[in-house]
Amino acid sequence: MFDPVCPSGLSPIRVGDKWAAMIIRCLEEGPRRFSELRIPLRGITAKVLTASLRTLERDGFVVRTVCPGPARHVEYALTPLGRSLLEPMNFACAWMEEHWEELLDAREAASPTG
Amino acid sequence: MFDPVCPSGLSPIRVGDKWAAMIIRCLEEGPRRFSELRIPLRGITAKVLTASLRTLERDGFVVRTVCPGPARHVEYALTPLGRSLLEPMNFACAWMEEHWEELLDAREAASPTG
DNA sequence: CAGGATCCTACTGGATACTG
DNA sequence: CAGTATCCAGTAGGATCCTG
Repeated sequence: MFDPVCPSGLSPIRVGDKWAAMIIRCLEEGPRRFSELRIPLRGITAKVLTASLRTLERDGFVVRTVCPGPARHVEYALTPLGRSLLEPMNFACAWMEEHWEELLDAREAASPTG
Repeated sequence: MFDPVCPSGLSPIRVGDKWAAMIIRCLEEGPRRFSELRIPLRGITAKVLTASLRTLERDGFVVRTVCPGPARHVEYALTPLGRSLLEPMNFACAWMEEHWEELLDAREAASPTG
């Protein structure tokens, strides 16, 4: 899913914006800091990550906690509502695992170059 | 779902493009013609419906059948692969029914105007 | 009837540079 | 460290008009 080669990119099922599902997966095991999130999400810019996190926060899927101090940092964590999204996400993944070959075949048959 | 007031518009889970899920619902009971599809999909323009149907066709979710004759018409029907999408769609609907109030509450709490 | 052609707007996502 | 500010390209979606 985090690999650019991963076929999850062709899934017709999307949760939130481009990065939302991956962010939720990153938070599945526990809270993560802003800069920690940027590592698995290779290539995401600070602005885009911020925007996606703000949307997740607005919808009540994620909570943002500022930890002040000399080395200030911010933690993001899933709320129960955000965690509940894992169910439809897993269901979508199961559908994808079962059908991605048919999907690829259909696209190849539809493309003129093969 | 087809009503502009329906809260399905705020679901974070999307299947295909803006109209894909509604088109699939329209085809659930059997084949439908182009102009038949335009009725429940209030306001959709011919170009946009065509584009969405072409994508569904390319991915193998829908088949297009031209019925020639004096009164030419075209029928669209779900393939087994397209029909299999109803499962994750129903799952997403179930999630939405269970959580849309929490979602609304979160958005209201996040909006400055209430 | 079932589109295709053209034009247009708004939004999404990203590159780059800067800041408390 | 965790963003914000600006600028920018690509795309999705739509309005309108035309056609085999």
